[in-house]
Amino acid sequence: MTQSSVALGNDNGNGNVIRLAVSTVIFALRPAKHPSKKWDIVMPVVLRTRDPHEGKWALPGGWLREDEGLAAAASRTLAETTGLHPAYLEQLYAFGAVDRSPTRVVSVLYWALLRADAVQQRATPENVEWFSVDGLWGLAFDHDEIVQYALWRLQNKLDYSGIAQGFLPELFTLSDLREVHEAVLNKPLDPANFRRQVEGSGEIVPTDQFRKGSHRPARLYRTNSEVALASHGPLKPDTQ
Amino acid sequence: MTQSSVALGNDNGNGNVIRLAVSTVIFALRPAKHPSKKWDIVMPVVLRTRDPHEGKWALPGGWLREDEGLAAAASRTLAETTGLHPAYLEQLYAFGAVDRSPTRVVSVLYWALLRADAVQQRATPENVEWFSVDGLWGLAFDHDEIVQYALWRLQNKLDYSGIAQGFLPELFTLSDLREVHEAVLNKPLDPANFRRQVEGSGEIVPTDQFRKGSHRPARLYRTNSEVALASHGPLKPDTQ
DNA sequence: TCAAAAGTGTTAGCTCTACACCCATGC
DNA sequence: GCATGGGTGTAGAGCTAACACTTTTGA
Repeated sequence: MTQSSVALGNDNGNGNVIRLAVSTVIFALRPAKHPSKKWDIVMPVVLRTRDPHEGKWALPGGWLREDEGLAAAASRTLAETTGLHPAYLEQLYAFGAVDRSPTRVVSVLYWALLRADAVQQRATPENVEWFSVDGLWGLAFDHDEIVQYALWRLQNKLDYSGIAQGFLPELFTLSDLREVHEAVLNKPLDPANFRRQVEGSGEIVPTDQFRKGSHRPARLYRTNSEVALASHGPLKPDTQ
Repeated sequence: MTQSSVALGNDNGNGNVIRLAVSTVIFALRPAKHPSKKWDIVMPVVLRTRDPHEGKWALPGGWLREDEGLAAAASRTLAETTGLHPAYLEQLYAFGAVDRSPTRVVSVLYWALLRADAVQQRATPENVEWFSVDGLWGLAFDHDEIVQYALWRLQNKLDYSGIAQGFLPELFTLSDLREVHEAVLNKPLDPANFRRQVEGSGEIVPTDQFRKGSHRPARLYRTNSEVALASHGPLKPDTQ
């Protein structure tokens, strides 16, 4: 083995160049049709108007530009698709199988949460459509698999982080938060136990405001700004 | 917003090309100097012989080739550095900050485990050195940060997966396994509780063989092939 | 017989879960 | 008052951590 064959940077500077895309699985909430739960999880997808996979729906994304970081590219294409900025953005995975596209493309995937109040009435470009994640199949490329993986990450992250708050506005009740959890996990949760669990976590702080409605007013909470939405370990939140 | 500005693949095919590197944080065990624990965690790093960062140590890696997947590139450069194949390989993160290198480079990082018995007496290329992760600072680029993140992932993964077995040969005792956990977590573990915990997990299966030594023979176990070393969720183990 | 590691048993304390119950409001 | 969601209390199951104890070997 020659010395030059080893080690990044003992290269000759002629590294192969690769086309690098950044795409994002964007999660948002929409009032559920079926009254058994309050919210459906939806995501925007984009109609492909060219080959490969013309006529199929694909995750929004675009090419990484020379002068922007990966998360910045995700944020930019997300804004182009939805007109919005994400409440939460995290890298999902880098996909680079040789045969995942007819031409070689490496894709860095992100996943994002949008706040329910922001999504309300946003004009969407005509080639963008929002679908419930439940029956969402037949996407272009390997995007079906990617969506399932992103959903798995979202469900996992609920357990040990305050990620669900990313869907909610600044002030919310414990019922609001529980309904988000129920929508993501697809199962009902005990209100009493949920309350204690989330109150003990320190992820939210009570305010002295209440939401008046049809019944007993519910206390409003806000996200504890001392605690990050999610733990990234020793990595800084995401400004690469 | 024009339609062409939205969506991966409604591109014009002229996506910017990027230099894409794949590097790996490679963990192995080495008998500890200090007798308080049995193993030290070590990793190979490569001396940079060119700018940028000439004279510093860097993580082993190389440029992604046109005809290989990301994991394949990690495996290849790992073999070039150590002469070995990894017992476990997992993607860590994609780093793409614009200023992380003087010229724009996106790096997909992997982390890997080597089996203790394989590492024993392997000839190492002369520009490669193995260091304990404990006091390992001053690496090239952002590699210090990357190493800490990889170590954090390794420690986390110990709790909920049979990853520690990746360090061990086919047959091992419960003490062997516990000593690996102690080395990674840097704290002593109760042998009795550790036994029950790992026996109940189904990650290992007892054999009818015993290791004879200086004291009461210890039963040998092997990895349960029905259970993967680690959970990747709905993603297939790693052949991208 | 003794030291040391292998392996088993036991208990106190904690968390989790299910569910009973009370509280405050609009109608 | 009464229906409804907000909010509190509590007992049993199950898990965890600490540590006492027994077993089996080599020396």
